Amino acid sequence: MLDLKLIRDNADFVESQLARRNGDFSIRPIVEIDAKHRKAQAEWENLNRRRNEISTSFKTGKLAKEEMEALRKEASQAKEKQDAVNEERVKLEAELEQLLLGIPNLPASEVPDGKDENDNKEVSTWGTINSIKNPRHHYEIGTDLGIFDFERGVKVAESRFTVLMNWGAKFERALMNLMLDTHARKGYSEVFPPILVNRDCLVGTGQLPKFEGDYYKLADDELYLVPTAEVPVTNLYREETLDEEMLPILHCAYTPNFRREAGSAGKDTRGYIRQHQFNKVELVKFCTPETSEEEHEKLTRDAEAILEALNLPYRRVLLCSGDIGFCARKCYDLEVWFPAQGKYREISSCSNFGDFQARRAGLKYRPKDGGKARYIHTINGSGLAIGRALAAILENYQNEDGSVTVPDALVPYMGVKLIEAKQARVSV
RNA sequence: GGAGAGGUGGCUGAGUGGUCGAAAGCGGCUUCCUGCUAAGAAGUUGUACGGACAAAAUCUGUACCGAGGGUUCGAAUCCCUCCCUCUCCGCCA
Repeated sequence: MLDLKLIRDNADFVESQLARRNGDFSIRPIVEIDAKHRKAQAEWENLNRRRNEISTSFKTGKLAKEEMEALRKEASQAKEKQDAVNEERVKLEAELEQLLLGIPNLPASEVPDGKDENDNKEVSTWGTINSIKNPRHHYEIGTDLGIFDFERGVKVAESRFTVLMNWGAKFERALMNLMLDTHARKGYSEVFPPILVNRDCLVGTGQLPKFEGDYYKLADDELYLVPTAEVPVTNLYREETLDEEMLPILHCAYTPNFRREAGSAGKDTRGYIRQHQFNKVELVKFCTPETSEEEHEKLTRDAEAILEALNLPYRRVLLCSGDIGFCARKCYDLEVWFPAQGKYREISSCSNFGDFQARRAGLKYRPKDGGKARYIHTINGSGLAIGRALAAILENYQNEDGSVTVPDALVPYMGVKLIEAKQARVSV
């Protein structure tokens, strides 16, 4: 959520920054309704003051009967008028809130202008792309090795659900542990949050109200399945004022993630790249405005460290103003190399939200010098998407005989160095 | 899920219609006293939003006793709905 004062006082600036994004975001209605709302509030307060005066004169006592009756009547009428004003005020307030929640964050100045992903800027690349003769797709390799069972995933749930069998299940668990262990060593404290969250959480991190249809919602309870650990972890401190000494707070969290993938019909229909349910380790930071820039860079490096540990070629991309997420002021995507597709695919998204989420979620901190509470800055990034990491490993570590070499960093977690084509079973 | 109890300031806890932004204690802050420490004395002590001021300090208005609604000239206090916590019962990994 943007600062209403900023919108009120610098409407032109805000509008010009929003224009860099993809989409049409007008703040003029907000400015208008804000003015009306403040007028209504002033009127309501004046009426209220009069009512307070009247009731005070009652408690001081010693009023003639007629006088009391007259005042009682006046107060009743004031109340009626006040109720009418208030009805309008509440309506305006709700309208203002809804409009405000629908306005995205302003892109940071260093974010390049652009329309879509074609205008994103490659910042760096890492690793060497091995030349593989006739590279096979991860889903072909995985199916042959008995790692993925796509058909039974559909039988048990529906399309875009996959069963991980045997080494697949173990691979997923090994990746999760490698990631969490690595991040823990860098100072991230591990969290295992609820996977169902209430509506306030989704509003707090910016998924709602704008993207209502994108998430799974329970029929009988006001609860949603988390689309990312970002939601429960960021909301851990919702409506709290933390001491500056506590910052920065670094958390890492594994959760399954659930997304309806509305609007991506036909995209990545084959394979394990786009699922309704997928595993992910997420990194979340809470810090002061002064350090958020630096913490964002460090967090991105921490996500990259996993790709480097797995020796997967990747590149870092700075998203342009048209491709950046709703809440983000700046975002790096990490893209891993998929040999069979012959291109880089997103495996992590590391965003700096500034105080945008903090305003929605009421995340504040009290400065050391004891001044007024200020909004925290939030940062998060995938570290990494586990399913896509598995898919990338299968493709990048495939051998001609159909076996897959286990990346060195995963050997301690897997217990084997090679997934052999013939005996695709977890040996205990 | 059923029955009962309860949700008050940073914390403990009083308050059953006006004198309550709210007693008292603890904690915090300031000052004084004491050779240091310990102890003691006095004072002070919430948040949010709006207005005044060029701005800060400050002054001022309004709201806030779990949330929302109602009764009343007036609600922490009475009524209704919801949420949460605790105890007992039931169920359960």
